[in-house]
Amino acid sequence: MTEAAASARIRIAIADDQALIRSAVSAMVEVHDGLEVVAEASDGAELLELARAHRIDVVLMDVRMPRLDGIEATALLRRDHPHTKVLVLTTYDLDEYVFAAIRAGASGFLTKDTSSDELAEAIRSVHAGDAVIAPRATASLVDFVAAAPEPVDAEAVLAPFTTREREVLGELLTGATNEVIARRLFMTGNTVKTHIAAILAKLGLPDRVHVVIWAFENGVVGRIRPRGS
Amino acid sequence: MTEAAASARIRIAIADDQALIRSAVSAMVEVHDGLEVVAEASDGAELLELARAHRIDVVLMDVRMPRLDGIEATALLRRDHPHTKVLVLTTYDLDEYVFAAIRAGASGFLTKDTSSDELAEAIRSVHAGDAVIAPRATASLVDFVAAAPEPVDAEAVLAPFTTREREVLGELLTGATNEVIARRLFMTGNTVKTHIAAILAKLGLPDRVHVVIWAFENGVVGRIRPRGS
DNA sequence: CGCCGCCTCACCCGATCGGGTGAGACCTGC
DNA sequence: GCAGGTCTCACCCGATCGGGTGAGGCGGCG
Repeated sequence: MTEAAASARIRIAIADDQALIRSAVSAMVEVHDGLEVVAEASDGAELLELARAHRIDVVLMDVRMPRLDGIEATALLRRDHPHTKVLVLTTYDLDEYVFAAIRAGASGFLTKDTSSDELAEAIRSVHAGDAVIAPRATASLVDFVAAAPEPVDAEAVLAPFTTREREVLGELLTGATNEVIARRLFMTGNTVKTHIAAILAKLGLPDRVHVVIWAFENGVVGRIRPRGS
Repeated sequence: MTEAAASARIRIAIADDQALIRSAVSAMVEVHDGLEVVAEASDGAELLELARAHRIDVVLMDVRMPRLDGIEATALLRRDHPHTKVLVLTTYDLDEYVFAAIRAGASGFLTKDTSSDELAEAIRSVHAGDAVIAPRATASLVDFVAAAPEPVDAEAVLAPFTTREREVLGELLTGATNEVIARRLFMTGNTVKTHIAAILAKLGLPDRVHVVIWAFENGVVGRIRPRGS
């Protein structure tokens, strides 16, 4: 955990609309070796400007800011500077913000009452490509993951089907009618019917609607590519 | 952060097949006020037995164990003792284990090189209903959440539909034919057709297959209850 | 070589679906 | 009371779908 001194110093920017918070956070960071505050912004728009001028490794981002809030600023920043990591600091550790922040590209999510040492450690983790989330918020993520549908390996589910049947299935899942599938796969409508009959038989389903439902519920959709598209 | 001494002591169990690890972890834990190791198990099966005899607040669980591994033990334990939290300790911080552990019901996931203080803090967080994940593994969770499809509020998508149309839609999404929908909703096939025609018109879609696809892609499925089921 | 699985296509048939039109009953709000 | 929306049902029609049967060509495998 002393690798920080060995590598180059981590360049940090702080974005918060309250000057008092900025200086407090800055002071918390600066006492640590290897951490250097190179820019301070009072809102998201200002931060984006500064990001163009400085090379920034990690941004300590407030959520509530005028003009451009922390979430949107994170999304824009990460789009233009993928190398720059974002660690969101908030007074509210509300679930909604966690998900929005992560979706925007944040790697960290902590409350502002985090200790100086923990903050420094979090900055190093984030800079190393890892992620740090406050325990309260992590619980939300855990619930989300636990509730997420179990991933299914498409290859196992698709095993019984022949090559051509998979292609027909792929078209079928786009909502194409037999005629459309025939044209797209260069066969006649009769042949399409034959393949679909085979698919229905293998799945033990009565019609194409059930096939679509089955495909979505078993994660087949998206894993089967409808040629060229 | 000193609330531990105020409330009752946290009762901890350790599950690991290596006696050396057990005693080392036990020693790390026992030095902290408010933490008490009340049971040690050398595999998952033994832990489950002990869990029936003791009231356990938090289990420090190894993944690799004979007879019953940490993941399955977590699932079984959490099923029978929902109050007992599980903090998984692993030498490998592999992504697969994180997801499996969380799915099994774990609230924490740390590597065994975690410091005594951090472990104690993690135990208190987990016991308080929060969650603690090692930064390396948290990065996997963050990627997962960022890649997950954006949640859609069903009410907004369903806004244009009347009550009866929603019910027909709900049945339609189960794969029911018009005749079946008619029987289930106590109307004639003709009426079902009328409602479906309205649905297709409002969505601008050509047939029921596209409706099913639309429903899955917009998160309508599961949020619309097909009456009674 | 012959068998077998896969892909291709054809024809027939009944069931289902979607489109169009019209209409009666009910309730709500102007 | 009357207009408008909703729910209900009816009839007709053409398109599509699914089931069944048969069959020819092609490639691999014993």
